[in-house]
Amino acid sequence: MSQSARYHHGDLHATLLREAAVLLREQGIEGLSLRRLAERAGVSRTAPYHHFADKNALLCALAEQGFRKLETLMQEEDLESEPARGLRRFVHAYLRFASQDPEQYELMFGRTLWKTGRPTKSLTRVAHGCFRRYIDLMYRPPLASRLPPGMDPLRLAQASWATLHGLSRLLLDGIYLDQNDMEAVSDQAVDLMIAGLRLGEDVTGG
Amino acid sequence: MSQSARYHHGDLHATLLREAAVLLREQGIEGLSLRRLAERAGVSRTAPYHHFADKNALLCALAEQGFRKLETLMQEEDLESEPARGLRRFVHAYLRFASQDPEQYELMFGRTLWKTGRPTKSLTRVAHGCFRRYIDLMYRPPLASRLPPGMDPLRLAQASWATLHGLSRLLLDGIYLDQNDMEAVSDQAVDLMIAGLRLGEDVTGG
DNA sequence: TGGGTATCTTGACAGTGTCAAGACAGTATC
DNA sequence: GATACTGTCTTGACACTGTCAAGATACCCA
Repeated sequence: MSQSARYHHGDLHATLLREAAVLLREQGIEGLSLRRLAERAGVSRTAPYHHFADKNALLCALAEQGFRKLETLMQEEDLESEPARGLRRFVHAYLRFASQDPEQYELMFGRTLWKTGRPTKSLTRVAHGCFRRYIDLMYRPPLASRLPPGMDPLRLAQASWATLHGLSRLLLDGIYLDQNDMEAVSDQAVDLMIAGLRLGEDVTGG
Repeated sequence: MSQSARYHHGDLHATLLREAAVLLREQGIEGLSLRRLAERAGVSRTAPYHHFADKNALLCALAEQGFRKLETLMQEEDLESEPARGLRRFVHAYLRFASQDPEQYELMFGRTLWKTGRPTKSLTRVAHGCFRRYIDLMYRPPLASRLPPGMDPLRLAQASWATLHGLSRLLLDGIYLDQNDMEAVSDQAVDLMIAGLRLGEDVTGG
């Protein structure tokens, strides 16, 4: 029986996720319709419903993949040796992650899932795990011991993530920022943070 | 002739904008369909097309209203007397603006218009004017004269707006932040900014 | 009074997500 | 090996969307 004509696809679940990622990247969220996706997978309109409860569930699974990528990216980060330089490196890595697949970032952090849709428990868990890992960076040396007195690491994590997120959104949506500004602006943001945290003053211990 | 039965509405343009704002606030962008809007205005499905080129144009007009509100909000701000305290006040005002009508904020700064849609020239002008006004705060006293050497006011404006925007988005989309965190986190962000700009150290002149 | 124009209408089309009901195939049970 | 079961896939249908084309209505100005 030919590959395309057999009744049971065999690996539709994985195929859907894979093709959805391609479609997302190429056409954006708005261009990702279940019907187009099904057609691309060589299957009827409603076949996907046997593998995902609905479109929301499929998008959640897709976003989950993104968060896993982001998590490994954060695992690779090392602020220990040189906090100031490490911070700058991390910010650049984050923005690169967002720019390399803007539609994936939009899906991960956009309202489609978090506001309009219903985030899966599984997605919520992974997304929070990702943020948890970021918070840990604040609670661990070298940052923890250097924070100005009275500064709550959790609040710092939230505020600094907001900056990262805001930069990404303004850039990706093309409002007030474009790719040309990016390096200068992100450096500016990092400088502000470094200055605010007094990180630059005692890198070698003081 | 009764109000509801007359052929010509008489003030459909204004009515559409008004009702669209209500629908937007109550149902969100996803709930704002031209057909529902038309029904609400007591008019046929395609009547709005005689006043707005398409849905995109109507949404742009709606967003424009939002930017005008934001602009007047910024005009009221005064950083002159006490820059640190003024900054804090402005941040709170911005976040209040975003929280009071989340769907309007989403429309103003979301991808619906800037990425997926085609922002009107008029919208672009007003939106940029809004940002222009923000930049001016950085270029004028008291901030301009206090910025650390080598710090570009434009970059500072972009970076700090990104923080404001990021806080708003995380809050409104309900990811990593909720209303309870908001005051602490925004204060944290402001503290960071004040420390980074060395604003707190010479409020009374030094 | 007449014609032009702005406004509003109905009809239609392609597209969407999703439900219901039925067709098919592989798997476990007797 | 036949039978029942279950997971997978299909077609048909529905309500909803934005938008175009063509025709109806009412206002305004010559």
